[in-house]
Amino acid sequence: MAEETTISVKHVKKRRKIYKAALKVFAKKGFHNTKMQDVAEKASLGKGTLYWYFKSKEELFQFVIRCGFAEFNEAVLNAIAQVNHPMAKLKAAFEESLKFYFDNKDHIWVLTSFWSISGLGKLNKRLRKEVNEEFEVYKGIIIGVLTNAARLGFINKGDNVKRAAHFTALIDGLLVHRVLGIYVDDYGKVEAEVYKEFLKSLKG
Amino acid sequence: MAEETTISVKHVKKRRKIYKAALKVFAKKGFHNTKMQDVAEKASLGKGTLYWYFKSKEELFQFVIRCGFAEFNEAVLNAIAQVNHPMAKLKAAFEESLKFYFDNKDHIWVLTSFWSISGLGKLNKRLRKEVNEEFEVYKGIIIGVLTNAARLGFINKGDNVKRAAHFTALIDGLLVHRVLGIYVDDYGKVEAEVYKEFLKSLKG
Amino acid sequence: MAEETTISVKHVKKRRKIYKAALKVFAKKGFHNTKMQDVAEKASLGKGTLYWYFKSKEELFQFVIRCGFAEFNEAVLNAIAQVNHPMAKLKAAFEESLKFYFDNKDHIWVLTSFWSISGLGKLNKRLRKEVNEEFEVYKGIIIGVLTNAARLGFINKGDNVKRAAHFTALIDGLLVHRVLGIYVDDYGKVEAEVYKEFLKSLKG
Amino acid sequence: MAEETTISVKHVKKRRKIYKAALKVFAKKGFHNTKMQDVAEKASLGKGTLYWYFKSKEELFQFVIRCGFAEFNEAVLNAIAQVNHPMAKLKAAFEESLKFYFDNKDHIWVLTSFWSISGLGKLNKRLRKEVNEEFEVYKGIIIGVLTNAARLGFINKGDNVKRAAHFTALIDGLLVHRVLGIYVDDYGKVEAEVYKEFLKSLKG
DNA sequence: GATGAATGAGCCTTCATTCAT
DNA sequence: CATGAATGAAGGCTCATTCAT
Repeated sequence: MAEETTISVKHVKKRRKIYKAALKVFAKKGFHNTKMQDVAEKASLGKGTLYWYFKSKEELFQFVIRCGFAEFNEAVLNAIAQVNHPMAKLKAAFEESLKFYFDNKDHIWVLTSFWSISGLGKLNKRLRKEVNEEFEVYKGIIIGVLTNAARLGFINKGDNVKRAAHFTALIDGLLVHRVLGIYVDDYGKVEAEVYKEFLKSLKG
Repeated sequence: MAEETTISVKHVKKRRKIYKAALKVFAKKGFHNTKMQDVAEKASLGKGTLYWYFKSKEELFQFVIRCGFAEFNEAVLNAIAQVNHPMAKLKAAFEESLKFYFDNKDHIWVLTSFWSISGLGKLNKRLRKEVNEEFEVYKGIIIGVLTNAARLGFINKGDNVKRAAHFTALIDGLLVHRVLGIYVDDYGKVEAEVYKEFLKSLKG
Repeated sequence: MAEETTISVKHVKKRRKIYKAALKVFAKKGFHNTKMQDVAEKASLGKGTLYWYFKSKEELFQFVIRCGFAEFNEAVLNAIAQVNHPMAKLKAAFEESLKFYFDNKDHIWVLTSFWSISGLGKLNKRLRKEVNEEFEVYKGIIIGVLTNAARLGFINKGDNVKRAAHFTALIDGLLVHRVLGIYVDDYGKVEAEVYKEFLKSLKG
Repeated sequence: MAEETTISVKHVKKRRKIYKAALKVFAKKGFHNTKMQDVAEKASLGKGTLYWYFKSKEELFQFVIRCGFAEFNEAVLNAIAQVNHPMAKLKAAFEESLKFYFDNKDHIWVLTSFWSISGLGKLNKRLRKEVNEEFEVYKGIIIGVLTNAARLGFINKGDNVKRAAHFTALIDGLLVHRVLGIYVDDYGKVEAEVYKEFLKSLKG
């Protein structure tokens, strides 16, 4: 069993290695323009080896997507945990949400690629379900922060579920703009401003 | 010359016909999963005929993208023109922006597909530039509405460019959520709520 | 009947016009790389019109080939007729054979294209037969000149059929070299030298 | 390194196998009428496999051409080496030149196909250059033989470069005739006769 | 476990030919 | 007669996947 565990650990590590490579390539080229060859080269592995660790290109892609979301939620949770004040937590969530994808642009590009094919019904329904679930986790985090802030009187009482929807819509919108490179001036400033406006709405 | 005009008109009409078909197919299947055969069948044309009107699959796709944006801006402008009160105009812009893509989900799916490949540098730089320009037009419309409302005292004075960025980020975020089918409850309500909150920030 | 003749003349003239255009295009691009569109444009005609005058691309090509050979034989006969002395006739035949294709490089390129597909069995057997017949005519001309020169004692008696074969082989070889641009120095000199050597063999 | 060598050897052998198949098919059908599928079938390989060994149809064709020339020169050199007398060497060169292409008609057909497209500028300039270089090698061989024969007094002194041009023109002309199947009677006799005449010119 | 040669389904694109106007 | 839009068969090439070593 010790050996099996060792093997399993090795297996997980190799999957991780491939994931790292795949993340970069998928991000750069998108799902359809990425060749398994590319991933293999990036991972310094033989093409056939990929298939030992992932059943198919699609499964590899799904793994990348899932990991991205998990890392994102973990990062946000972590950022929130670093501060104590309810409003600081909210701000941390906002900023980390943007920062994470800013620091990990690969993830956002892969997400974009995911979106563009998620409507096709080709990707496992399961993946879509999982992604939605991860998103619900994220929204749950935000709702929690808002609820706490409201309970302690730092923001008005209100429908925090809808507020969380507002919050996440903002985040996603800002991210889309970043991805598309729509703003020419400083993203940071625009986003700070947007956050300020959002706060007003919570306190208005 | 009359004849030449007729020919040209015919040509434009045929392109339009193909565009309609392509829009549907691209929306349903995404760029890479769309076969020219599919488009041809949808348009009740021979495969080769498509190439008489569009140089390549890519050019056809670009045409679809461009038309989508143009129609969108036109629809928003039109919606604004239907009402007189500055705040009604703002609301109309907000609602029509969402409504347009709600009524024309094909467009949004095609956009998604565009986004996912626009990072590849494969699509004509020109297209990306054009899309950005169309987006600037849209932002310009919003800035105009906000400026007018501020001038007449219906909202606070403020940086309307940043506000427009906020507005469009909201729109895009909400659209992304719609596209991904993230909400389970009524989109309309969420969006109304989000709008209300946004207004607060303008008046706070 | 007068009218029919007129029509026929018109028809022939139009075919000639198309032939001229096709000759140029086939020469420049070869059979397979020539599009009917190209020929149509060169002839300032609609694509469909070509099919009114020629049943198919192949028939058009065959017509070009046939005309080329006919013109060649005519030119050689004509050159021979310009001079009186038997040896001058031989020299005229030699020189005109090279000169004709030098002045009408299009013809030689088309011929090359013809050779490369004549083995395919796709081109009408009839064409191949006709080409062989035209070649026999040419060889007949040479045999005639040689026979006459031998009878009058300007060259040794010998097998003039084989000598003609030698002569035409030389011509074709020199042409091939010209076509392939094999010599770097002056073609004219090399060919003159070759002719001199050939003469020696006739007189040796 | 031993292993690497083995791999390389395997690769070379497989390319050779494909080359053999391609030679036959190109010879029979010409470049444009040859489908990669045909070659694949002839080589008992999958279509995709061809592309593992050759980047494109064109590259495969070029390889065939190059090999043909190399084999030809090798065969001629070899034939010359088999005999000692200078005049025997010349005769061997003449006969082997014809014999090689007679025994390897595939090569000559492929050459014909090459000629017909070499004017198009589509084929790599490099190939054309290489072909010319191989031809120069061939001419060099002939010049060498002639020079030697002249030095030893078996033929007259003269411009051996031009004589070699004469020689190769004869060869090419005779080959063209063979290819086109122009003679009805025995090629061998005609060619022997032509050679005899050629000799006269060297000794005249 | 790892490799990369082999495979073939699949797709974009071309172009000879037709035919309605 | 003349035209050019329409057609679809055909072919080069790609790439996910497999499997013998």
